[in-house]
Amino acid sequence: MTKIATWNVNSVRARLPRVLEWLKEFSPDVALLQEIKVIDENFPKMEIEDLGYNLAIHGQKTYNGVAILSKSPIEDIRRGLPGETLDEQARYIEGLTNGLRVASIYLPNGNPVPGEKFDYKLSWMDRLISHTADLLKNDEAFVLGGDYNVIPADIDCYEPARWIDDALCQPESRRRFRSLLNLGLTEAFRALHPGPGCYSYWDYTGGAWQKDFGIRIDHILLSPQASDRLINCDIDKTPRGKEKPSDHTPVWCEIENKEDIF
DNA sequence: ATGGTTGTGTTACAA
Repeated sequence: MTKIATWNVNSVRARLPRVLEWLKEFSPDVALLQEIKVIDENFPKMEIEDLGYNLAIHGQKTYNGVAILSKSPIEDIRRGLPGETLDEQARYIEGLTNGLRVASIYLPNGNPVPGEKFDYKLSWMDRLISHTADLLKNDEAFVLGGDYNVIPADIDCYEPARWIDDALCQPESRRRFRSLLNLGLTEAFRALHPGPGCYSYWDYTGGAWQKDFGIRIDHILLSPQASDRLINCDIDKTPRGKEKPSDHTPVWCEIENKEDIF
C-alpha cells in the first residue's frame, strides 16, 4: 500500500517544524507539496532527506514552487506543463516513484475576476487538461494531487454566497475542473465522502478555523488504473490546528499495491 | 464593519 498526501505548506522554510513533525508522525510514502516559496538551492533538503525522503523540486523565489517527496527514488521528472516554456511560475512537477506517476499541482488562484490573472488561471487549466489527456494515453496508474484553487461545488464551501465573485467558484473554473474529471479521472475524496462540510483550507483572518469557515480546494485526482486500487482517502485536520500552521491542511489517500490485487 | 492575517531575499503584493 502506498500512502500519498498533498499539502500546500505556504512556505516550506516558515513551515519546516510543522512539515518535519508531520512527516515523522503521518509518514506518507509520497508527499506532494505546494507553495514552497523557495528556490531549489535554498530548499531544506538535508532535514527532509534525513527522514528518508528523496526529493524532486521545482522552486521559485518568493512565490509558488512545488515539490515531490518520496521514500522511493523519483525518476522521469518533468518540471512545468508542456506549452509553458515562457511561463516563469513554478506550479507543476511530475515524477515516477514506487510504480506510480505522481504530480504536485499548484493551480493559479486567479483573483481578481475578471482580469489577467483569471485569464492565466483558465489557460493554465486548459494546459493541465491537455497534458492529462496525454498521460491517460499511457494507460498507467497516476495521481495528480495539489491545490487546485477550485471549489468544485457549493457543498465544498461554508457559505456559497460569499464566494460568488471569487475565481475559485466561477463557472469557467468549475467547468474546467469537471472537464478534467470527465477525461476519466476520479476525485478521490468526493468518491468516498459524499457529504457536505469537509474542508481543506481555512483563511487566517477572522477566526475562520475556529468557526470552521473553510473551503475544499486541495484535491487528489486518480487515473482509472489508480482509482481501481483506491483504498481510502481523507483530510487530516490536525496540522491546521497547530502553532504557526499553514492555511491549508493535508489531504491523503492510500493506493493498494499492484501485486496485492487479485 | 470593504475589515481581518500570513508570508516574502517584503515595505507591495499575493493569497
